[in-house]
Amino acid sequence: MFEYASMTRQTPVESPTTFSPLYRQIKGLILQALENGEWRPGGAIPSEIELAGRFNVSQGTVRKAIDEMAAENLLIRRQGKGTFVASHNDPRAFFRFLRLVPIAGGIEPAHSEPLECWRAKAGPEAARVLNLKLGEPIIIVRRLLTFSEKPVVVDEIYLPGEIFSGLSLDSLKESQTSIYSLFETKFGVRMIRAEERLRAVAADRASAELLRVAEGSPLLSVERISFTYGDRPVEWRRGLYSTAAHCYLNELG
Amino acid sequence: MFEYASMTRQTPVESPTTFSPLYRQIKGLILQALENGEWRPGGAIPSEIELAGRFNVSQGTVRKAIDEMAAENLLIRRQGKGTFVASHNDPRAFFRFLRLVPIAGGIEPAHSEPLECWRAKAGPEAARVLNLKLGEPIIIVRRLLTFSEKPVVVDEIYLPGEIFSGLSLDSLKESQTSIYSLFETKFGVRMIRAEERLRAVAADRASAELLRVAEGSPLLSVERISFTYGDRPVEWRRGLYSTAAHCYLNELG
DNA sequence: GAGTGGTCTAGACCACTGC
DNA sequence: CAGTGGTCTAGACCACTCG
Repeated sequence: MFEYASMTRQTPVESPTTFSPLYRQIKGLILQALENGEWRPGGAIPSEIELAGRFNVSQGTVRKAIDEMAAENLLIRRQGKGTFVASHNDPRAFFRFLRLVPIAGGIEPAHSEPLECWRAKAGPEAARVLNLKLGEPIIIVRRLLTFSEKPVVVDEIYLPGEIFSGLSLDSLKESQTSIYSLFETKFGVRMIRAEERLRAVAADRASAELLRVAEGSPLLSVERISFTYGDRPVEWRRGLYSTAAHCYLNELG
Repeated sequence: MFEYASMTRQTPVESPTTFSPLYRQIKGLILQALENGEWRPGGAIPSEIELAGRFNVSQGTVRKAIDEMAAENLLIRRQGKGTFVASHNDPRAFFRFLRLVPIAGGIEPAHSEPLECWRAKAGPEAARVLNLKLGEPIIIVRRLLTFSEKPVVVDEIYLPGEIFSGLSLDSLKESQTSIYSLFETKFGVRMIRAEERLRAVAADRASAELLRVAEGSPLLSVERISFTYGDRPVEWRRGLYSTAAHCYLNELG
């Protein structure tokens, strides 16, 4: 930018420490371009030198901004090729949110089977979590996940009806890719991060049947809230995991 | 270093891509100094300029090495003060490994009560996990964790007897700090990272009594393997979490 | 070979801490 | 005030990809 000081110097009395370095401001501008869909997921963004010219800063400053965004899985750097908008269509992103692994043995063929998809109105809990008004339209999807043909997870996914209005059971069944790929490609919604809350619960009758376990047997309940750009919640999901042959793996850094 | 090329250029035929940048080599040297206990946990390491002189590189290269180690929670930077060896005595590290949060309400007073501590010989599973030989001495600790006086977690912790030979129930009871602080201070073992495997199980009789839940009710089983420098496993732990009023919170980046 | 990201350096200056 | 980490710049060169 033209004047470093003018962007960083603060009124000395009111705000004691609101200092924001230049590279973070650049990061904000890139983020904004990303949110505005200026570059499509999976596509390349301009080179560091181009961006440096566009923002009137040095390449090093752009680099630091991109570094942070790459660390947050918003961008992907590929040496010699360029920097790309992260996408759930990228095979490397497929398992970013699914922490389930077999207790013994290696990789298993996973399959997701959509069971139901229906419209409803947001109740108090869904409205709170998804930041909607009470009674606003939502869409609910019910799925069964299998590994090696064995049922392991039953899912219910709550989505804001406004954003995902065209979603149907057929479109889910036709989709060959992951559900987040579908959301990204068909609805322009990219999940950035999520929080999961885990508890142990007893299997209800319907879930027990689907998962082929005894009613009342312990299941892992996983509630997930997913966020898109700007920390907007756009998905609320509850899964019941049968942990007889699988477990939820978490790395603590 | 004196010659960049000499450290990075590889034999052109045998190893096609074993390129290691200078800052990573510096990182290795700093890591080695850490492992050797050259600087004590919580203490300051030399300034960037000093390290740059010591390793004959520019400050920027040292900075990049430290940046990575700070991102891995090995070092902590404090502007104006210096860079410090991360320590479990630091209050900010207390909740780094415990992901349990109350479902409703805010912070609660946590308390850890050691119940038992005894010696044993490593069985096949403990030996495998802790990388010991069969029959080598191990120490087992049993604890009860309470929040607001309510029991929430029962723990069993398996430790290599060699390393933790002086550990006793009394020393655990006397310790006012977290157990990882104790390990670090009394035994010189710093936990760097851990992996946890979660499953849902039915409460056995003993655990049910301690947690004051019905026998057979669902509990969250959390198995943790903790690693110290060099990815050496030094702790194996199994906890049973009562998730009636608490849940395991996980952020998916 | 041209273009991209990746590394390394040197130097200037800013923000924060503590004496 | 001196010393620390934090930011920004400019320039050189390396590693990788692709046409």
